[in-house]
Amino acid sequence: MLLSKSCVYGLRASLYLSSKKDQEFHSLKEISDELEISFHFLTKILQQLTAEGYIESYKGPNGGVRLSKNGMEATLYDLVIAIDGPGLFTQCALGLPGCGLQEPCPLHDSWVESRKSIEEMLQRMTLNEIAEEGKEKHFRLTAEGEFSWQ
Amino acid sequence: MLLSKSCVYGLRASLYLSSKKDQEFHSLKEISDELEISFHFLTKILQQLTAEGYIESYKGPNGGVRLSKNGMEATLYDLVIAIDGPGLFTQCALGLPGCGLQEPCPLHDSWVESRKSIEEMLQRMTLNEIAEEGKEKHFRLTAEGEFSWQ
DNA sequence: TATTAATAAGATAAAATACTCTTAAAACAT
DNA sequence: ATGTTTTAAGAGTATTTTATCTTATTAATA
Repeated sequence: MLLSKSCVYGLRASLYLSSKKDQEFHSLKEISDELEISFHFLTKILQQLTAEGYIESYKGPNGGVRLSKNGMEATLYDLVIAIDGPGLFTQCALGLPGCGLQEPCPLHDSWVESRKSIEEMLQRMTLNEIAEEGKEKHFRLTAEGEFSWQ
Repeated sequence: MLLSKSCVYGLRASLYLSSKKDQEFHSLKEISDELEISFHFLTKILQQLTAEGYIESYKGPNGGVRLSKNGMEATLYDLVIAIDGPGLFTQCALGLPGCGLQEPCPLHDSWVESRKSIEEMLQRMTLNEIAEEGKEKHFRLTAEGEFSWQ
């Protein structure tokens, strides 16, 4: 798999938040229910994104999480780095430490290309921009697809 | 990571075998030593490739493994499918089962592109063809790079 | 101020992946 | 024939990832 489950959960939750145009806090219970992600597990992942400043949280009744200004301007690439680390974008496809232009593995050149393609996929738009497009195209965020962008 | 460790080990071992132009059997000990892969673990992985018909094995003294005719004409794509399964090439980047053209996730279109790029990387050449190129370009197959194509 | 609803954080458990060890089976060599 | 070298296969261990459970902390509201 390209991204870890943690990472995918983090992206989907962030996209969920971006889909809510209001600036309100949404509880983790709501998010985990809507996206069908384990509540406690999601908690952990969003704590990472909170620590990185992409998400703001508020405790107590009516508390929850929302995207920070930084978060709204962040790309999925930023979130992937925050959760999975930069490995996907820096490492050799065969995991060979010294691999590079001078002494490439058989996949090196092609992988640099493919990797760029993946980077572009994740960097093309900010969460805000994806949310805009989501309103038109009604992007899927759940398995069943019973989710609707506001 | 794109490919599992098992898969990477399997690819490297297959490339190693392809680099030996002779039709001789090479012992797993030799391969695991040269590529610095755990002997027993490599055994398991190559057994899968043997079961799939990409590798031929021979027991007893002077025994070992070599690429079958099928194996020499196989691409890295075939080997990845044999070890990791087809998931990488069929699944949604966000792991959403129903994702497709009609109800795409935010990454769908781009991911179809990136995925194609990865597929092309793995399908571009057969092991035989990579071996040819390897002789010219001395592709790296180890961390240290003290490996040489024959 | 007490209760309640929410996140934060740590400890634990389960599952998947990665790796190791042991024994069996095959086939060559002497 | 016997011993040795090799792959084959199964069981077992370790590590990492994923998931759950429990307790603490925060803040609104009644």
